[in-house]
Order: sequence, then C-alpha cells, then structure tokens
Amino acid sequence: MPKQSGTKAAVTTADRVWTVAAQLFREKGYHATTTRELAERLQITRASLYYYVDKKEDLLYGICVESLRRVSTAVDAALSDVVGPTERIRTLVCCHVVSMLTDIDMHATMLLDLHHLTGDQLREVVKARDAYQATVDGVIADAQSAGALRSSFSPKVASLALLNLMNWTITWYRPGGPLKPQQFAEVITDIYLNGASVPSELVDPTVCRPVAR
Amino acid sequence: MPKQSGTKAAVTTADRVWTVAAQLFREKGYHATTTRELAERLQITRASLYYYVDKKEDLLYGICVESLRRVSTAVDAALSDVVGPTERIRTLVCCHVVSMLTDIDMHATMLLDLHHLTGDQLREVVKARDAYQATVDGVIADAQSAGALRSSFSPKVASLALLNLMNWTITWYRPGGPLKPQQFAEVITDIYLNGASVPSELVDPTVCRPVAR
DNA sequence: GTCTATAAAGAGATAGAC
DNA sequence: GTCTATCTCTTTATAGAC
Repeated sequence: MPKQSGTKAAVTTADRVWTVAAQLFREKGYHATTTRELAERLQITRASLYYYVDKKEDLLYGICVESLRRVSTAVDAALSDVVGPTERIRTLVCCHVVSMLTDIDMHATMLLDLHHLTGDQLREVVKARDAYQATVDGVIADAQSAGALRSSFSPKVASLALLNLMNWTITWYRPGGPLKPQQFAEVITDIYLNGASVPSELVDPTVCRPVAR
Repeated sequence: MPKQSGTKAAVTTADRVWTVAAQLFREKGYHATTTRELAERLQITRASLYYYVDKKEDLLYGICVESLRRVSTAVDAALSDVVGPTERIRTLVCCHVVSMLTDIDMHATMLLDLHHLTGDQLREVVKARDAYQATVDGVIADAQSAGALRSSFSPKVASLALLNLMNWTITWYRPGGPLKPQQFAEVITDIYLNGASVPSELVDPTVCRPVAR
C-alpha cells in the first residue's frame, strides 16, 4: 500500500486502487467483489489493475496491514501521556472508535474479511491484530488491578465486552449521519464505565415511577 | 427449511443440508463457500444437493429466516410475563445472547451474510430483522421512559450500544470453551446496566490505590 | 433420492503491444 | 501505465438415467 502523500498532490491511480478496493470490500465483502468491478470503478481495465498488485489477495492484505498500523499507532500515541486508569480507557475508546469510523471502509474490511487471507499473509495480520488486542487487554487489566474496574468478571471478559461495544459499530454506522464518531465514542465510554441505568440513589420515585396499569 | 422433528427420529439429509450449510457459511462466509464443499461435507454429489434446494441463495435465505424466527420467538415468549423495565432488559439480553451462542452457525450467518441476499428474499429478511430490532428498541425506550435508564443519550443510541455489546460476540465466541453463554450474558447485562467501573463511594483507597512509581 | 455428464457463465490472472 | 486478447480454472446450475 502506497504511503499517503503529505502534500496536496493529485490523487493518483496508485492511491485510488486501495481506497476503492476498501470501499467495494466493505460494500460487498472481499469474495463477492470481482476484479472486474474494481477495475470498472477505477476506470481502468483489469489488466491495468495487475500493474498495481500481483493478485487480488494483496489488496486485502495491504488494507488489513494499514488498518492495524493506523489504529495501533493512533492508540499508542494517545495513550503515551495518559496515566489515570479510567482516563486511559476513555482515551483508548475515543481513539479506537474515531479511527474506525473515520476510515470505516478500511477498518470494516480488516475486521470482517481478515480471515479470508491465507498462508503467511494471514499469519502476519492475525499476529498484528492480536498485538493490538493485547494493548486493549492491558489497559483493561491495569485498570482492574488499580481498582478502577470491578473484579466480578475476569479482565479478559471485560476486554471482550469493550471490543464488542466498539467493533460492532462498523456493521451499521453510516458516515454523514447525525451521530459523529466522537459523540458515539463518548456514549459507549460512559455506558461501559458507568452503565446505562439510573443510579438507584438518584431515582426520585414521585417523579419517575411508571404509572400503574 | 424443514421443521425440526420433535421425536427422536434419525437426522435426515434434508436436515443436515441446513446445519452443514450454516456451519460452512460461518467458517468461510457465504460467497467463499462452494456447493462443491457443501456436497462433499454432506457426502452427496452436487446434483443431489439441488434436489433439496433450487439454488445456493435459498440456503442463505432459509438460514436467515429461521435465525430471526427463533430469536424473535424466544425473546417475545420470555418477555411476555416480565414487567419491570430493568428486568425486561435482563431477560432480553439473556435470551438474545443464549439463543445466538447456542445456534451460533445460523445466527452468525444471519448477522454477517444477510446482505448477500438479493431481491425479494433480501427485502423480506431485512424486514424481519428490522421488526426484531424494533422489539429491542422498544424495551430500551420503555425503560428510559420509566426512568430506569438514563436520559443523557437517545433511546436509539442506547439500543445500538446494547446490540453492539450482544452481537459482536458471534465473531469470536467458540462453543465448548470455559465461558458459557448464560454467564457471558449476565456479565454484559451487568456492564450495560451498572458499568464496569467501581462505584466511587465503594472505593477503599487504603486497599485499592495503585503503588506510585 | 442419488447419480453421471455437461452446459454456460464467471472468475483470477498473464502475454505482449503501444 | 494502459491497453487488447486470451488462457485456464472454478463456479452455479441443469438434463436425464437409475
């Protein structure tokens, strides 16, 4: 996958190959996307497409690698100067969700189609994904050790629950809608940490109790 | 999709077609699964497979319809005699998650491959899915109206967060592991309602504060 | 209900010219 | 860098015998 140019140079075909592939892979899934469709959307022939990649699977591989590189880099950088265990969770969720929803084609492809890779490419990407998830596990386990998270569940389960809360979003989120990535990140952080229910001592029964019958 | 026999009759090929198709669809995805592999795993020829279904897409359609029928029926039945808003959320989550993780091949196929349907079959299944999600939305909105859930987020966002927490599980859960469906359902209900963090007034600083340096 | 045989279309990928 | 032309393999699906 080519580096994204920092200058305001024109978008080259070499760049578009990757973004358009990610678009199609998210829309239709990796296997249902044909090189014919991809070439058509790029306005080049199939043969020209093979000037940029050796094989279709290289597109999926490149997208997965770049997806994991971006989210890992962003999260690591954001966490580097945050010390409080709860604040580290907030930072992690915000960074992960904003990254995922900003480059949603790329990340949805990684999350949902990664398992279609084969051989060494599969092994390498799975390793990178596991390394990233170990970061998430670490933030949660540290928060639990520090007494910021409850200990009525294992750290692994607490981490899986957080990944659930973050990752399923890519199956329904539509950029351009009213809900901005950061807003949603704040809501799920709030729910994950504090829960969605009204704290019982704050309930005022004379106001909130539902009408009987 | 054939009705599941209530008696202890032998498992027929007509039944196995559906369970084995769901297995393969979850393992490899709908498009990556070939009728050759399916026939091979069923120990019949491809031609014989077409005695049971008219086309490959009918398998996906039947699996999606049955998945939604089962989870809707189970949840509706369980909710029918539960009145408390919080208890209705507990019941919903438990029922949804236990159903999903028990028949995981079927439900994972529905959740992840539903969009590969086309035409009327797609429209019908999407309608059934939206009807089920309206049930979830209703339980959440009612709880919020009753004052059991906080109002700092919209009911739709609260419902989406809950679906996140429940549905991503099918991407990583492996039946037979140490974590039982009901246990995990209880954990995510707890986190959704009460949050994962330690309630601040219960923190004992002399015990829980992390060691400095 | 299951088979052999085959049709018909769609897929990934390459050769070699410009 | 992009093209035309083509190869080769895979895929879904059907016809018709047993």
